[in-house]
Order: sequence, then structure tokens, then C-alpha cells
Amino acid sequence: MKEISVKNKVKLARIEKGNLTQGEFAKLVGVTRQTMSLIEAQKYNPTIKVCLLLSKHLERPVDELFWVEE
Amino acid sequence: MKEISVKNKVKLARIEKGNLTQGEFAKLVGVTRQTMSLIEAQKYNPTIKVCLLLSKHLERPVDELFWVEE
DNA sequence: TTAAAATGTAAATTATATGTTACAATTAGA
DNA sequence: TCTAATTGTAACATATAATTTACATTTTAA
Repeated sequence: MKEISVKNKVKLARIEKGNLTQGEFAKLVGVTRQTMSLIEAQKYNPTIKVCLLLSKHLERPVDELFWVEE
Repeated sequence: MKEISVKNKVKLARIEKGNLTQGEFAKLVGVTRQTMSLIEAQKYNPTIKVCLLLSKHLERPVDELFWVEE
């Protein structure tokens, strides 16, 4: 796999979107709090399935939440 | 993980975009031909990293290439 | 100030994305 | 029609996403 860095603004978007806690939001999306924590800390390269669920609940397109670091 | 089905139009987009072969396109993106084949056959749930690379080379947003099946 | 809630993270495990090698089936071009 | 290129896919190996359990640290609210 190509060595690129993917960034995201999931944490910011979660706060902006009704100030849900990580745990509440994780439950809503259908992943564990730990998975959400690692995604927000940008230590995971999540699957498109999770990203589409995040996108849906945050009401923001995937391309706005995730991008390739230059 | 939530039991949802993710669909994509990667194969169509690849053909439209200059009619590259699967192998040529896979090399461009930086994955193997087999991985590309499985993604196009919708048998994989690829990572956001691969999706962003696909999006870049196909010049179409991730949200246009991938969606959740209703 | 202090206790409860929220968050970060680590270790062990499970599930699965991706790679490698290989071959069969399909498609396209001569 | 024949052959080469393209594609589908299977088996096995590896890397890592995601879960589970658990605990320490930080933040929030009384």
C-alpha cells in the first residue's frame, strides 16, 4: 500500500454536531468507544463502511471529514 | 459492526476515465490488481485510504463512488 | 475541591483488508 | 477462429481494523 497519511476532523465534527460524547456517538454509529477514540486520534485507517456511517450521522460528506495529507 | 451493505461504481468510473485496464489502474492507485478486482466486485469493504486514492485518480468524490445500500 | 463522567490507551483476541502466487474463464483483436 | 490480454477467483500469508476488558488520566459539574 502507498505510504500516505490520512487526516480527519471527526472529533471536531462530533462536538459541533450536538456535543455528543464519544461514547454516545460511537453507540449511535455502531462501533465501540475505543474504535471511535482511535479514529479521532487518527491512529486508525477506518473502512469505508465506518466512514459512511460517520458521514451520515455527522451530516457531512466523507470527503469533508477525511482527506489525504499533502 | 452494523450490518449494512456498501455499494460502489468504481468499475464504471474506471472505464469512463480513459478506459484503463484493471491492472493499469491498480498500479496507478498503488494496490494489486486482485484487490482492485475484489473492490470492483463489491466483495471488499476497503479502507478510507484506498478510497481517497481511488477518488483522486478517478477525479470523483468518495461520496459519489461509494454509498450505503438502503 | 472533589467525585463522577469522559477520554486515552494498552494488551489480548477476532475479523477482515490486502498481498502473493497461481490458474481458469472471459474478452478483444488479428 | 485463434491467440493474447484481461478479468475472476482460490488458497495461503500478512497486516491491521475492530472488539473486549481493564485501568489511568483528564475533564466536567456539583
